[in-house]
Amino acid sequence: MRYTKFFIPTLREVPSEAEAASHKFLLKAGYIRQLAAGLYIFLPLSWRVLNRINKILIEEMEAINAQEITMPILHPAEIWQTTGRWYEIKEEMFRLNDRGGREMCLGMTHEEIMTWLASREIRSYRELPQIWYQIQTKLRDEARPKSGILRTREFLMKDSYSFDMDVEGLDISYNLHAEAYHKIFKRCGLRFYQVESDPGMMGGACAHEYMAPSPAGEDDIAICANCGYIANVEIAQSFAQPVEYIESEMEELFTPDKRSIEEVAAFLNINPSCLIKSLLLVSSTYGYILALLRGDQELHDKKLTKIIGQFRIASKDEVISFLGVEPGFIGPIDFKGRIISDNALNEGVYVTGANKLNYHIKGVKPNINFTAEWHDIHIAKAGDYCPKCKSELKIEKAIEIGNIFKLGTKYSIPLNAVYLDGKGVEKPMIMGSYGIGPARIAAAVVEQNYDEEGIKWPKSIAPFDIQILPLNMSDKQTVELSEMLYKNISEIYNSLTDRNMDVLLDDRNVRPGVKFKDADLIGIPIQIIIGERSLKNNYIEVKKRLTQEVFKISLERAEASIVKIYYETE
RNA sequence: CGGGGCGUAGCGCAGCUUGGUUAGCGCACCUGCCUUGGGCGCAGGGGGUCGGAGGUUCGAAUCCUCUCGCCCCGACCA
Repeated sequence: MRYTKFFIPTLREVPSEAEAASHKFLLKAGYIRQLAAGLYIFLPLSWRVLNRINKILIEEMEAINAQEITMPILHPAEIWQTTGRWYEIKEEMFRLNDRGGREMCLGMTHEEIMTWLASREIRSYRELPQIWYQIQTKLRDEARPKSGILRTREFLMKDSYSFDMDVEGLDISYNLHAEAYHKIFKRCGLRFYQVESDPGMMGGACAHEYMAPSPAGEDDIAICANCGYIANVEIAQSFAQPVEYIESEMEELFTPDKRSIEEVAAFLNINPSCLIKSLLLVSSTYGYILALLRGDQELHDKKLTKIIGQFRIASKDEVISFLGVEPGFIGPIDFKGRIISDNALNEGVYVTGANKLNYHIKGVKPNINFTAEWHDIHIAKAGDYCPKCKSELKIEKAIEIGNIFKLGTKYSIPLNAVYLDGKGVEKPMIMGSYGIGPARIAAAVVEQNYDEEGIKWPKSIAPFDIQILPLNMSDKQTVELSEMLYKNISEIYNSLTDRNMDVLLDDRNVRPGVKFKDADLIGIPIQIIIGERSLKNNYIEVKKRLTQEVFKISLERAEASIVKIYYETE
């Protein structure tokens, strides 16, 4: 491809709204443009990247006998009503009416529609298992689109769905996907983890996410370097580090106006971990509940929801009316109701609110001075101990680039996706669903591979393999050599890749500095620099964008040298 | 949805507090000359309903009201 025939609108300055590195560079290097919040135009360069990613997706999906299909984006409401998600999902779903007033929605995912198809078309165990997938647009009215193409309202997704006879079959389909996903992310040049995750609204028993570590990520993952335990903080278990506690008899302490953990700890000159954090909650099923955490811990809402169901923090007035004291001085002693306490408090001696204005109590011993139900209800944090091997956990930010869910019968039962087994017994299909966002992969790759000059694509998904930079378009020898290399390298067939090299020839009549800057910005893995200075000495230069290494290669057999350097590149 | 910030040329910004000729600067863009190893140089030029609507005023980019949009933090995230 000739640069002058290809649309690459690079910018000198980045629009001020861009914050994340991938957002900045993809805008600056002319890959994307924003239409509105969470809506992006993919320009020729980024479309090439996406197509390369999609090609990898297709190859790896076909390798596990998944079959590509495509489904409508516009869905009738009835199917979503049948599974209940029409009602469970709130503003995230784009809804509309057709001309006849029929309720419709735009597809945010395709469990319903895929299951609808399976329910109509699959009759017998002889037709199972099936894995169907598509690469297709999803629409979600995100509360807060952000970070360029990392979180958008309309995005491409490779989503696949497996239908099996039984859970053993599901395990096989699930594991096939896990293996395929590992290969996909590896081929795309990503550093990633597979982590345990919360099945959430997808339902089902088991789920994993694929996480690309990056400061731009929205998720926190807990990692144990010792035993390999790794989980999204949304579900990560952990043990709080044990701390020293001060043995003492129970005694009221005057703590005037000291309400928060920090204030009390500072006032008493003790560590926050010596305090009990007491939170009065209101649960629709259990009424008032007291949740206890160690002073250095935070409540994990989802963990507690699993134990007591939906709840909310009691208001100040509710605290006063139920306990007769303001928040800031409440504690578990003589509490009339259910007490859920984090495991960290199971032993030790603590300071806690005295249920009396301006007083705390020291010397409080759990299981002696109060009783509680013991659970892990805290947010895992760096330094906590691994739930499996008790080594220290670290916390890393990461971008979710894919996920896999065991759905079981969550969709097949309501939508009546059943088959007859070998004995003629009707059974629900056992399902799984599996998603990957190609644009997220691209963005995550950029987040993991850039420097101050621009993007550094791995060659597997770069928009081009090689960029040729003739530095002076007025110099005859420069132009002739560039044209020759452009033609020859483009056509070199290599059985290792079953495709020709994609070469971008920067044939613009601009100064060398512009070409260098744009080339580094765009981030094609190999640059071939052709300038008069080196031609005088019978060589040209080949630069690897990843490492910025420059190789001087002889004009003799230059193509072979270039191809060799290309294959040695990541 | 809560909190914060920002809307002036394609991009980056100044001007607004304290209203007053024709709204400015840099980059980009167009023309010509020049130059060719890290976003050259010189000269000339085009491009703006100052996000929108209403109001105050002799006069509004500037003050007031409403509204739309975008970004960031949080909540949410199938």
